[in-house]
Amino acid sequence: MQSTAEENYIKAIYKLSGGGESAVSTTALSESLETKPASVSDMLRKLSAKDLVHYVKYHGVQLTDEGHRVALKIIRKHRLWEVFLVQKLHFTWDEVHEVAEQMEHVKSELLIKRLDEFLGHPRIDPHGDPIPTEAGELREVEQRTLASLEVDQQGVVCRVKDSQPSFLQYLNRVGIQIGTQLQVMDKIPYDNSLEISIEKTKSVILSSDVLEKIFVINP
Amino acid sequence: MQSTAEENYIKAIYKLSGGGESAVSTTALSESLETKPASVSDMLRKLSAKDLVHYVKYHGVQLTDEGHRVALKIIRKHRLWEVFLVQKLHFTWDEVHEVAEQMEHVKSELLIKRLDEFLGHPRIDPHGDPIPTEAGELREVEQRTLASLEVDQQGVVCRVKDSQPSFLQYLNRVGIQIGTQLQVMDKIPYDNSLEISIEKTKSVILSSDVLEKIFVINP
DNA sequence: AAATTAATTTAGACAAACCTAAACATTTAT
DNA sequence: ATAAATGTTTAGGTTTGTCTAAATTAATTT
Ligand SMILES: [Mn+2]
Ligand SMILES: [Mn+2]
Ligand SMILES: [Mn+2]
Ligand SMILES: [Mn+2]
Repeated sequence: MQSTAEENYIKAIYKLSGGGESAVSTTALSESLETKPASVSDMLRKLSAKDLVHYVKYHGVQLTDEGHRVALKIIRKHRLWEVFLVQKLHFTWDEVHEVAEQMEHVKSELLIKRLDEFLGHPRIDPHGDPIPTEAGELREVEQRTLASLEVDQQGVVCRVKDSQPSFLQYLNRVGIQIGTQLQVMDKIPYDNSLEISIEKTKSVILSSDVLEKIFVINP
Repeated sequence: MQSTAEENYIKAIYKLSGGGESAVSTTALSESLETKPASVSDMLRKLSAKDLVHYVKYHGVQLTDEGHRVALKIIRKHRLWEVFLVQKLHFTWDEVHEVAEQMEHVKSELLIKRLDEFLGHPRIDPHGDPIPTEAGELREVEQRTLASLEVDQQGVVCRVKDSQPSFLQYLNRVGIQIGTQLQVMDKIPYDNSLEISIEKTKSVILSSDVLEKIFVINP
């Protein structure tokens, strides 16, 4: 059984490695977890002793198969709680992250099984992120970033890749949520920003930073 | 803001003092929390420094007004989560305690407000214990223990005063739950046990230990 | 290839929450 | 009133997870 701190490290390693693809550096982890690199080194030694990570000093960490399983379990819990908060308790998508960050650490197999049933086995969370199955499978949907669309192409928002309240509140303000219909009206070559029409009514200019964080389907 | 450990101490002090009536001893707390008396002394000094308890060395602790408020908040959260688990996730009353013990520590005012609304502002939890209001009021209902009934008197179960799964599972087995109609058929003077008829169908003999833990109304 | 810079780890501390063993206070029995 | 028994606190440790400062390794420049 892992502690809350260990679980947060495992989840951070999972996310920074892009789902287990690449190795993750100590500094990247320390920034993501808001701790000092020295603390990260300590914890990596500990997770390595528990066989949850492959850790080669000075060369970064990767999750073991067991670590990967643990990561997906925590992410499953996090995203199921987010769905609960939005669908049942009427939280907005910018309010859920901090609370789910706590609830994901509650230990009870039965709880998650029943929560999943209660919610009707949702496949995505309020930010469009896929919910790993009970068996630990992650069903990724093919999708592309808004930045990759050409002028005149359309898309429907299916996912946003940043859960910071400030970012989500910005999207609220411009009128973008999951399911919103978008169309690229113009490209500003100077900084790669795009003029985007929202639901064919109003239009805004989005920076390339923002464009990279919004995913669309059916382009 | 209190840590999980501090919250568990405050709740234990509340319960052992009978809602703030009497002072609580170090040993009583150490038994209830399954820690050593020495650890309790440490924590009491700490809670005292935070003005959550009145602590006089060698003479026990009591909650301050602030400590009392904190205790009721935690109990409110615990009981609301228990209602959620039973009513929405179909847990049985013997399965909820351990999970609620974790959920009660999740920090979010909004969460509790919305949970309360979602559940329709319940007044009692699955064990018949009253749920403190948002304002911190505890509405106790007049009730008496099953042990206090005379032969031939009737009552309806409204509360059970022990959340141990083993006790609740015992009640499941004999067919007692909240709302069950009982009648005292006979008294065994030797050990003060009673023969109790359940829903006018079957009948069982309950020990005085058990009788003290079951509350009834409308006698 | 050596030197500089950047990233990482190690050493040594600290707070929280627990422990054991020893000292001390209170209560109870003689 | 004194002694024994019981309850409680203090002293000194441990583990977990964090920190700062110093040392070490790797990467980059010259
Ligand atoms: Mn978390
Ligand atoms: Mn999410
Ligand atoms: Mn608890
Ligand atoms: Mn209860």
